[in-house]
Amino acid sequence: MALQVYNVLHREKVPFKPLHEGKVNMYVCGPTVYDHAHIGHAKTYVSFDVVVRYLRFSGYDVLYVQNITDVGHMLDSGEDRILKKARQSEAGPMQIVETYARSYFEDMDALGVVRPDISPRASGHIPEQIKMIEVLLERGHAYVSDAGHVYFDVYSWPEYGKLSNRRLDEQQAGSREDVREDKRHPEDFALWKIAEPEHILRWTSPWGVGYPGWHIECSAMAQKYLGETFDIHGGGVDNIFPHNECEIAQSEAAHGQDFARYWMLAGTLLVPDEFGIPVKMSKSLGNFYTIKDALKLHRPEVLRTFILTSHYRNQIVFTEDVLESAQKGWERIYAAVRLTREKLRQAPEGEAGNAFLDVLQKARTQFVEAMDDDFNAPGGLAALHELTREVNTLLNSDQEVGQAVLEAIDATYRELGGDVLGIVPDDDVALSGANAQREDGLVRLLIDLRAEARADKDFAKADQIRDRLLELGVTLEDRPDGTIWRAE
RNA sequence: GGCGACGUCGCCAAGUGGUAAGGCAAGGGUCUGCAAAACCCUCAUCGUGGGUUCGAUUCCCACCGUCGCCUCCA
Repeated sequence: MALQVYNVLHREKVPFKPLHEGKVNMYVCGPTVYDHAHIGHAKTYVSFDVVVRYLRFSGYDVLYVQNITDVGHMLDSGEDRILKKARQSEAGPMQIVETYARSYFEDMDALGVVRPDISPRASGHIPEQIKMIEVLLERGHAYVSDAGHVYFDVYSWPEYGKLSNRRLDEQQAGSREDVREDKRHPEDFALWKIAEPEHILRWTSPWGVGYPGWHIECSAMAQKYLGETFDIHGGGVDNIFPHNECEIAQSEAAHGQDFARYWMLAGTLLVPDEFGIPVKMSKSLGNFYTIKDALKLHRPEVLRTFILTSHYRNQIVFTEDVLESAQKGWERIYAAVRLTREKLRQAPEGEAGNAFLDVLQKARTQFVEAMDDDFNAPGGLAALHELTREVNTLLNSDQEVGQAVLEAIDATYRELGGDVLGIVPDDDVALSGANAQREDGLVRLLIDLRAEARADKDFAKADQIRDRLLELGVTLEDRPDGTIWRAE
């Protein structure tokens, strides 16, 4: 069965057929950079990272675009949050935005998230946004209000609401009093706002000095880099309305053709509140846990494993317990990988044990079937776990295992676990670098000394070596063919 | 109130119209000088009540519960 994708636009799983054979143009809504990214962001971007990785693994040529929102938007209070932050730190707004944009890339790099091919910034695409607003005005889908702001007229676009299933006549207008009552309809959304005097982030436009509305940047940048119609649009479900809905309306109204063909939205990451009730992790609620903090305690592969144990469309609740069980599960897979590589150091040449290649093929098939089913990463992970059981059985048996098979096992882990899921490191991090090599040599020296003690039945000394190494975070494992070590 | 998602073993979590993957935890074994690791065995009838069906956890309806969106948010 070929790749199936759940398309939020029609609420159904459908075969994936890109616009151009073999190529996939994809856009994912990026972060607003006014603070450090948290693990909620990690969930979304790791999820789409795996989507991109799997598409590439499947042979597609993917062009991946993800924006950086750095123009600032309005808070309830009417106070721009980037400006607020700038005032707190007495730094210029662009400096703030730069700081957090760098921080974001740093975090994503650390998580092993492959960088988008293009990371366009909203602030660098003001002309494109202005152009698009002009088109919308020309086509009668937008208007300039008495106060000089430009709004999209949602009633001019009958399909408004098709993604989020909202009908304008059913909206509870006025449930929240809008101060800016210069709109024709309360549901109309801003394309361009005239800046108040204290608003520092501002650009000149045909309608006066101001700044773009929140939604227009994605429409303008997606169009610029991916075309008027492209394949996949991703993001977090929490932005389905109004953001994604507005993107579709303004893009399709401006271009007269379909915007994104497949909409993929990732579920929200929740975190228990003080009463244990799960609530969304968000900057505004202040209940967030930054990626930087998480990485102080956990390896990036473990964070990714945690995220991938649940399907991307589902919500997940973040707790240390669940993270820990993800860690244990990941360790099991990684231990088998390390054992394979350890054996590879001195494997007999030849084809011994080649019957195992069937097992690898089976695992690969199981993995692909899961991932083809709307990127079912939990299923893919299960395939790796089942493979791991077989690998452990083989590698712990008396059976001779030749280099060819070991290399095939390693290659399978590298491809499925490494290239696609990003949870299997290329090389043991602990063994790279000059100091690490020396450490490896020192531990192996101690292992040799302990082996001599064991041969002499001097178990007191042997255990002393093992215990003291354990205190240093080094665990020894005695195997029939020798002792191996690992660091915490 | 409207829109959406979800409720599967102690915890996390896939999935299917014909009696349910995987991980963590737990219990029992094997291996080991002892450990560690690994392997083997054990461990669920799928929120509640109806309906459709030869048969439903899987389809439909109702109800209960949880979360997300309707305002800046990944």
